[in-house]
Amino acid sequence: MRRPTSYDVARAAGVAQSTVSRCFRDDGGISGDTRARVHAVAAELGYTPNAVARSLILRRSNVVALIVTDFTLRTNPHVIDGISQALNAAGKRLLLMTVSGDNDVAGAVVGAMEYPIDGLITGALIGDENLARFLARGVPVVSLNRRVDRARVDCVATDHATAAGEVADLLYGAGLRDFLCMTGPVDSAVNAERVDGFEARMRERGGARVARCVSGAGYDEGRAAFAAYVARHGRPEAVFCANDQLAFGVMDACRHDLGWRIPEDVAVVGFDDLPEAARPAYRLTTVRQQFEEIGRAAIGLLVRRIAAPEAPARTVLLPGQLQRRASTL
Amino acid sequence: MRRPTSYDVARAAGVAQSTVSRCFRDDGGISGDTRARVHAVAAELGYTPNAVARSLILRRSNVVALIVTDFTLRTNPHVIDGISQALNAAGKRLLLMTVSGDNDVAGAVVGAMEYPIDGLITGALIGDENLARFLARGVPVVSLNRRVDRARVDCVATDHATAAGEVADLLYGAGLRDFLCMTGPVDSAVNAERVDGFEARMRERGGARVARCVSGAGYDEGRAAFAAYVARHGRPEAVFCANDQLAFGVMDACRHDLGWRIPEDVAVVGFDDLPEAARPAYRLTTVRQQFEEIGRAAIGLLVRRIAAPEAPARTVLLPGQLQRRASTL
DNA sequence: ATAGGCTGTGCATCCGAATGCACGAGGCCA
DNA sequence: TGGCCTCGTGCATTCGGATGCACAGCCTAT
Repeated sequence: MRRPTSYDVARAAGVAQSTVSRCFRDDGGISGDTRARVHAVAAELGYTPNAVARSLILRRSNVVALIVTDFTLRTNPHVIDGISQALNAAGKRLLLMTVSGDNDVAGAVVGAMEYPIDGLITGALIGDENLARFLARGVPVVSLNRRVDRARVDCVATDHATAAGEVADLLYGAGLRDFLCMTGPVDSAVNAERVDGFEARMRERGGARVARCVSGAGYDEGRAAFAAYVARHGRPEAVFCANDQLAFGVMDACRHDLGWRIPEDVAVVGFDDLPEAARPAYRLTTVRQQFEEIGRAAIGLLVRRIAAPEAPARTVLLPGQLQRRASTL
Repeated sequence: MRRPTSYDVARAAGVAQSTVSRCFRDDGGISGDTRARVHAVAAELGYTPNAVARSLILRRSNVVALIVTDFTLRTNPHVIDGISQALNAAGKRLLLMTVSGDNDVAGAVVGAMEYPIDGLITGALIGDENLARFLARGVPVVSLNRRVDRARVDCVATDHATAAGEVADLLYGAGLRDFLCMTGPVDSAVNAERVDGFEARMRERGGARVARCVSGAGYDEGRAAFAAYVARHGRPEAVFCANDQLAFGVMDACRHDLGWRIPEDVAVVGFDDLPEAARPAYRLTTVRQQFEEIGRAAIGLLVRRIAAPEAPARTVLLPGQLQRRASTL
């Protein structure tokens, strides 16, 4: 039951342990004859190189750590999928840490620090000093959807502001002037970029009024917050929601709580393009994010930085794709 | 930039490396005085124990590997969330491997075998001989939602058959006799248990007709397959779908492609209870699965088996909770 | 036949933490 | 004051694979 080691293989194959090691490292200097024999013996014994011993001597682990907040959020799985595919292709492994409270963050950081990880991808705010600790160890860091102004921290994100500007153009061009932004939580930098981008474009165009409504990030919060908002401030001409879940909540509030038609009474726009957005229940105009591509790009940045640790920080901005559907005119 | 080691801390604190090690292992035999000094020096140097060196000597890693297929499937993130929470609480880490093709499976298995993992949780079919390899190494294995008849392999699953039986009772009790099961993919053991459970109960009750329609697992496949089915075989009285996504597809096909009312013209039942099922667009009668609990239970089984490796295999069956909504009478 | 080059293998050491055993300091009792 | 015990610390070794260096064997050129 004890796992066989390279020494076991060496003994059985009549060679030295170093030869076994070289056979599995493919570093040349081994005759095809010897290699074949060693591999045969290894297969027979069920030998697998011990990644831990290898990591110890090499001081790298082929493991990339990913820190995300609650990834039952609908958008996360697609990003992780992209990351996972790219890591598979690169022969690296994924250590996944989810964090909700500050406690978790500390635990995740400690956990990640204990390994000689090849890199860290973070979709959560882990704090500046924690970031610094990874960088001090020479661990490449890639930030997802969040700009980090720090040397050697790369970033990949959807170009939220530009896409939100396109949304603004669409609504403004339809003659609408009275807007509400469902911002989601105040502390979300991503949502803020979208709403700010929308507002900025509206200011450029001029003559529009943009109100804000803060809420949680989910469907129920959006639905309730919107209903509460209109009870106090009346009906806007259009609602720009910082994500699709909020938009679904708003649409259901309009139709089922308030009896309004979409888009005749109020236009609604979301952000993300979740699968439901295209379905008959919603037909939501929204901005498609390239989730898998975000994940792949993150790994791309990581690999590049491993090769060139001191390269200047890069930010990959992926365009959002406006999807016009029946929730706007 | 080189990370400090226990030797560095020992030198700075004026003690031996073994003392530093003991301070961080909390294994007693260290005076409070020495411990405090060592921890202070360690904090100052930014020392963190090297998990790799520790794993090498201890022959265990505090890492649990999880193999899942495409986890953009809506149900997986919740299960993983439960797993992740439970692992955080247990001080263990999660190595996530996603597999789609057979290639990936081989890669994932090789990857997992290279680590002295504390356990393996698999929601994917990895093949009997691969399973055997882990067991031979003494790695505990927990199977998600799939019964594995093998000594020392634990299993946690929703009690699909019983829940599907309750669905059958509900529909039968409403006087319906002509049923269609949307089975999803043929090779899905989970879906098969649900449909078989439904059919078995119907046979017990007697006098009912149960047809099957095979399709992919997603919304679009369900919608298209259902439309194609009714074009050939006409309208059933009720449709039991192996998962909610299929049910949404069927509902939209009914309402938007066929012009049928739900539940007056046809009743629809799903399985999973995704958040949308409760929303006004669907109001779908379905079976709630306790996803987080599945994840937590999996870790519970793992921890128990680590403590008692030779214990008989256990299966935790979690009840599904029938949610009656407006898609049935 | 011998020198030089090249290829393939082995030896010894290293990575960083854990731990059995030995040993020293200090306290206690006779 | 000496013997004994306890507590805390250090020494040496171990985990399993990677690699610089040495060296043996063989081939080619002279």
